[in-house]
Amino acid sequence: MAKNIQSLERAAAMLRLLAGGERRLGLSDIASSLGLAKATAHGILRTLQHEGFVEQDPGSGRYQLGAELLRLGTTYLDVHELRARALVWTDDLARSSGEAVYLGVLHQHGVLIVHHVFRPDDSRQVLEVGAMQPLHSTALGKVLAATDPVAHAELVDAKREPFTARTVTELDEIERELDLTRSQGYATDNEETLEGVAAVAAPIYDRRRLAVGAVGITGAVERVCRDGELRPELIAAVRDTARSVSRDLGAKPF
Amino acid sequence: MAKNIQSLERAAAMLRLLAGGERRLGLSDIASSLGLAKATAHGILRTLQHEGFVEQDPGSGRYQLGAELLRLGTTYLDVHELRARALVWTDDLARSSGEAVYLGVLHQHGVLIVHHVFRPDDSRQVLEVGAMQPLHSTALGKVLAATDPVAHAELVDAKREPFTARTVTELDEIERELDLTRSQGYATDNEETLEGVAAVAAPIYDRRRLAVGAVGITGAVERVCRDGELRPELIAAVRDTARSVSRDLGAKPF
DNA sequence: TGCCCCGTTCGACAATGCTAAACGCTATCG
DNA sequence: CGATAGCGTTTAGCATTGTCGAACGGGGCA
Repeated sequence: MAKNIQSLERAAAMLRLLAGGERRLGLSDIASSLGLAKATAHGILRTLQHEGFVEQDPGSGRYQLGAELLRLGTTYLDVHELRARALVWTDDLARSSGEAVYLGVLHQHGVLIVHHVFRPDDSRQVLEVGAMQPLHSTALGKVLAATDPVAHAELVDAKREPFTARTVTELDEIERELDLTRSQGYATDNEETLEGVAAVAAPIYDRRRLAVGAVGITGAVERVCRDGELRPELIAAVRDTARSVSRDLGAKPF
Repeated sequence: MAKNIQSLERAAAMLRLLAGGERRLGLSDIASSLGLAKATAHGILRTLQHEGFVEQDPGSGRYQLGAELLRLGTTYLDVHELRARALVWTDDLARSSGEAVYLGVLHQHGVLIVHHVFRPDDSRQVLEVGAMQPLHSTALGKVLAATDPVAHAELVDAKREPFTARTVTELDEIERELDLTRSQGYATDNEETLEGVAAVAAPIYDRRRLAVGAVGITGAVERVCRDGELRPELIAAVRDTARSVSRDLGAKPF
């Protein structure tokens, strides 16, 4: 195993610590949380602050994440090829289905939302781009776990928290559902993550036939389900969208 | 001057380089652009990749920004106090003015958009959160340059690119406009950044009476102007919003 | 006014990350 | 089809660089 640069790993750990703790953190907290000397933590934080990755509250001296992260994160979206190719198709899907559309990719232990089209009504909705979803209970997550070996390994290792009474946490039961997902080409989330909310998702493949992401729609069960099952026309629409994006990425449809 | 950590500065420079170059960059390009040995650049990139800040295209071996930046950048928004306080007021402003609302803070050499409310019609609009605006030609930028000494210094040092025939680039002329901004408490952008687009913005102060950001609206000149000047009722609405947010932040209004 | 805790600075050591050169690989071209 | 050029990657050794422990200064609480 090749060795990584220590100061960078520590800086990354600090950013993740600051992202996790809800409020601003003091230097002493950060240093002790990471097991570092205060002076060491201070040197890293000073550099991160100078580069804009961290900001310091002038009054309390506490640290929080910096604006440069927002700028770079947005740039990441601009460069993202999958997202660029999916933009037009997801708009169509939102219009035809009448529900919110999500586009997600595997990131670390979950699904990172890289695109989100609001449900086309005038209700107030919050943009969820940049948020994470769990692998074991969401439609996007199951699709990725079923089609991407790395995602599958992450799902097996994860702790699989139960969110509702319907959340499946047993590994063998999940594996059976992933087999079903693979055979039918899509996955559902029937109130397994949020009460009253259901979802469908399908995988997106690149030119090497590897799964690179998933698209899906999410909505209130009263709208997207009938007789306790996802409405077939919505499933078809999601799968069509996934196929269209895959084709745009160069995947051969044979 | 205290010394910063070299490897971190280099890593930050790489991220900024990757954010600037439109396409993915190869290791050799990165190393030569920063004047580093290939092995040095490789070590930093390997660590950044392991931490999720950069990704490597398996086919070409080229590098691009990573998903962790999106996740952290979104978290930055969640923690942002100014943005949280402004959310409800900007919604009202968009509704009452009928135009798109922007909330910006000073970041490096420009204005970073931290919140963006779409114009309340059904037209297609792209979210500009995370984008940067210049200080010298935009309403948000002028407000910040007029009220924040750091922003003013940045404006003086910047190169002040002309975007339209109306863009003011002469420093003394800008200074006169900043004086006007300070005396009247708001700034405008009358087709100085984009042809056919005008804007108004006003400063937001914190409890120490320091400018921490700016709110404003932007729209087609045909809608937001009358007789070549910004409509007074829109200026009033923007200033009311800025005052409301300032009061929420603890600024005394006297 | 006293104390305590926090963020910051200092100086010395050695571990750490940097440099230069060589490796294996793929794609290109004669 | 074999040679070449360019790529990303690995290796080894040196000295630069980041780390550490301790001491400093200042703000807030009692």
